Amino acid sequence: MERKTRQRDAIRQVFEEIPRPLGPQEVLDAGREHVAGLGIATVYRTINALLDTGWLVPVELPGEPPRYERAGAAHHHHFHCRGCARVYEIPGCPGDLQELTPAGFALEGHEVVLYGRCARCAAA
Amino acid sequence: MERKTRQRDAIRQVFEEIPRPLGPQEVLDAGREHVAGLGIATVYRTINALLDTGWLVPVELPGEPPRYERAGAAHHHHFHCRGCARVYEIPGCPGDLQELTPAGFALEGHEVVLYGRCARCAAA
DNA sequence: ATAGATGCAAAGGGTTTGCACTTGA
DNA sequence: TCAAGTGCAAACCCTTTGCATCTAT
Repeated sequence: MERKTRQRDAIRQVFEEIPRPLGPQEVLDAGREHVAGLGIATVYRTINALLDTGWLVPVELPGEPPRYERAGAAHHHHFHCRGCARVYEIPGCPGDLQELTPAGFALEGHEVVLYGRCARCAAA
Repeated sequence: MERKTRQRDAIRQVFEEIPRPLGPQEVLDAGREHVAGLGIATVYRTINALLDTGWLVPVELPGEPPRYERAGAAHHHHFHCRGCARVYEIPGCPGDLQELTPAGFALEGHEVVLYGRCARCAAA
């Protein structure tokens, strides 16, 4: 990430404009509104570079290709809507997961994903 | 799944012999000890057929290709060891996830994955 | 000027599919 | 017998990489 380029500006801007975890193709589509000829390889390379610098973090949901979101948010989990496939952030955390851990196992982290219908899809 | 074949018997047997979620390649390796010329395409086709019949269920962990296990176990979650990469079943469940769900959202299911070191890797 | 960055196209890795051959009923 | 099932190889999809060209500094 030594140079500032139109492509990288566009990709960073996409993550700042859209406040939910995005996949590479979504980044490409949105990024092309800023830089017409943007290529998918540049999106992948830039995402990986932004992960290295810590500006992005991966959001990996079971059975889904990875999405990415801006780093810096507090500990949170995600709600995956079965209607529109969008992913929403959830502020809370169940806690108390230590008691689920088998004896002798060292718990270092956890992931919680909720599934269902978001407000819009539940109403429809 | 109309016919009983050596290949299908071998694949079902693998899942009965090894009591943890398995990926297609693991099934192929273990299955070849029963049927020498077993092909990966047959493994995939049979896994998909066993999913359709409900004999298998997918175990999808964030950032991992899907594994499969025999259906019928009670509701449970998984512990993913960062040392040996094995996946262990955890009997408990945090519950109380409804209160994490945003207003208006309909909660239908959830997934919990714990990360850390299994007993053997924690001791090493 | 020149090394870093880009875009294209080819290469990789994992999964699915087409097709001729095999085999269970 | 003969359609379902199998194995091989090709096709696919997503991601990474090689390379010639472009561009920020």
